[in-house]
Amino acid sequence: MSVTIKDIAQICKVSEGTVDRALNDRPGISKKTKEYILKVAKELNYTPNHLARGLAKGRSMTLGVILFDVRNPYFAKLMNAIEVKAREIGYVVFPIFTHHDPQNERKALEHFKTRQVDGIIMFSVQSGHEFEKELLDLKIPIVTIGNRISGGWTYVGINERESMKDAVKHVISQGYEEIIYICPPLTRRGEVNLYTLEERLAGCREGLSEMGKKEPLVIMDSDYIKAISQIDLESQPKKAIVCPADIYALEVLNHFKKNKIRVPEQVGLMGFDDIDTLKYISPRLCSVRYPVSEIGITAVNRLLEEIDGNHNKHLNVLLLQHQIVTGESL
Amino acid sequence: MSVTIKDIAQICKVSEGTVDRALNDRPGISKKTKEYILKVAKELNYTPNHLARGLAKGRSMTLGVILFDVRNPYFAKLMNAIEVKAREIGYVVFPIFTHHDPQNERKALEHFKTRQVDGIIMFSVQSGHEFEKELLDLKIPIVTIGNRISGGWTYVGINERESMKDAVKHVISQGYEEIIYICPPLTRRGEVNLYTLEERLAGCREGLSEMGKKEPLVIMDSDYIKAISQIDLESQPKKAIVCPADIYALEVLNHFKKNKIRVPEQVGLMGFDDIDTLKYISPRLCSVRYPVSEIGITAVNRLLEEIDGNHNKHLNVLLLQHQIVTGESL
DNA sequence: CTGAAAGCGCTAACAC
DNA sequence: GTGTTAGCGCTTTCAG
Repeated sequence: MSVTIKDIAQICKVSEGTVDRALNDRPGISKKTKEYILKVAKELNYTPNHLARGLAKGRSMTLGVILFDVRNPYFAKLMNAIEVKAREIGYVVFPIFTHHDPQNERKALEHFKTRQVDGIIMFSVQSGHEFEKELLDLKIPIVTIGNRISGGWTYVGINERESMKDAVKHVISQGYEEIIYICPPLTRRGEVNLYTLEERLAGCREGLSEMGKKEPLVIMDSDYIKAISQIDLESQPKKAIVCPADIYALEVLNHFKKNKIRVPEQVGLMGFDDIDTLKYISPRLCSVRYPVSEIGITAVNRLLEEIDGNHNKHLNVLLLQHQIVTGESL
Repeated sequence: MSVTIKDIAQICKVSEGTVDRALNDRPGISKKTKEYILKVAKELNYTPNHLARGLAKGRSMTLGVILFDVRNPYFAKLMNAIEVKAREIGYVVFPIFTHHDPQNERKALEHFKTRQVDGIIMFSVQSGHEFEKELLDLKIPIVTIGNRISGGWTYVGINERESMKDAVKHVISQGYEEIIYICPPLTRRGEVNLYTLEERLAGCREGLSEMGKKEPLVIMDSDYIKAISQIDLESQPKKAIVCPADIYALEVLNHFKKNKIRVPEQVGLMGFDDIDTLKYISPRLCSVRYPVSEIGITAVNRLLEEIDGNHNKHLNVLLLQHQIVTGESL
């Protein structure tokens, strides 16, 4: 077995309490005995047992993280920022990837409960009253990112609606008159949490309305490529395709390339997220950039404040700035 | 506080031991009391405390995972596979991203030790005797992936040397006579674990030698783009650039696009890893594909066998198949 | 089949 | 300053 506090206590002929005081430099111990204990501890290659400590203190120094899928570069960036920041302040993270499955999310929360995590950062799949009750029952501080749940939980992100509104206005300012909006997940309305996507769609509508343009054509088919190919994109007035995520825009772009449809000459294209991959792709996609890593870091910082109970309860929506990235696709 | 076994015991008027028997369906309990206890437990919304259980059983049901950086799509895929597989069998993972920093790796191992992880999957930054001694001192089963350490630890991956040899032979078979090999991390020789990259380079050399071609020109500058731009790529004989990672090849491709150097007409290009991103990029990069997710899954499975002590000690190198992906860049 | 009690390694409150 | 002791919640062994 590993060497424990008790072992050290025996060797140093002091009590476990004294060893504890030395190891965690708590007051009430003479410099001499402290140094001696530390020396012996080092010699024995002592390492504390975090399970025992967590049990005794009621704090596991662990954060749960719920995300959709790290293979999505956006989530990878978030995951990286969260892990690095958390570790910087002595925490370690348990990530669980739900892959958009509510069942996975439920199990993840249960895992976190039994594992005694001190807090949770969650990009949630679910929403609704029942879900909120579940979350409350956990009695664990939760910070939400991306998909908002309700005013009951802190939300860190961007102003989704405004950012898409700005994006659409930018598209219009480039001379486009009609917008085709692609968002397949919307077919799961009522089934999963679509806060982010609904907000973006609303922003698109608002932007168009404010610019005096007609409603967007919204495509929610999972096979949106097929849906697009049935539209006469070159008919007047000038059309642009707007996607609330770069990954859809890239699929569309691939389709266009394959069919020799030139962007932006024949049709405009706008993405969202400004994922790092874009730098390798031409034409450079217009997109919306926002500080993903900062969202992760902010979420961790806020979660810690909530764990320690010293947070501002009235300020629980933390929004960061977005920015339109002009490219060659409009 | 949360409801505990003790609470249930009091309410059911039985001992804690009996409750434990019911909850973990251990033998030696009557059907009746068991059902009663389970009913009460459900009513009270009891959730076990994993810290306490881990402490008592000496098993945390947790795996440590050490990777370079999830923002690299290759690691993201690996991370995803590991997390999903681990959870499937009741484990949860602690990932730590080293960003190629030995210091981070050292701290990660310490974290894992104090956190009592049952096993570790590691893509290591370090190597050497001293490091091996450190690993042995941990007394925790470790499975290595990517960068091999030594015969002392299980290695899951591909035959790095053969795969690059095959890649190079493919390049030559396409009519190229000279190879420019790009591998910036090699400048850190002696400082970090470069097993994978050294093997690939050796494979490149072997392949060329077997095909009767001359040695490759190896570029290790961190600013390899500048180095390339100083080479006359179009001089005879026909040249191809080979990269042991797609991410370098993409940077090179970007440079070529910017400078109107056509691939493959003016120069050939070959990558490695076949990252998902490639599907969006033209020309389609030739690359080497291997089952990344399977590597993760295999590593988890093997690690579990090692934890349970029922593994084949004589078979500790697990190699999966690679495959050349032909594209438009040669 | 059930209960009692010791122990996992560490913390914290209270004596001395 | 230092020692003692009672937990934290769960498992496990030994009686009965």
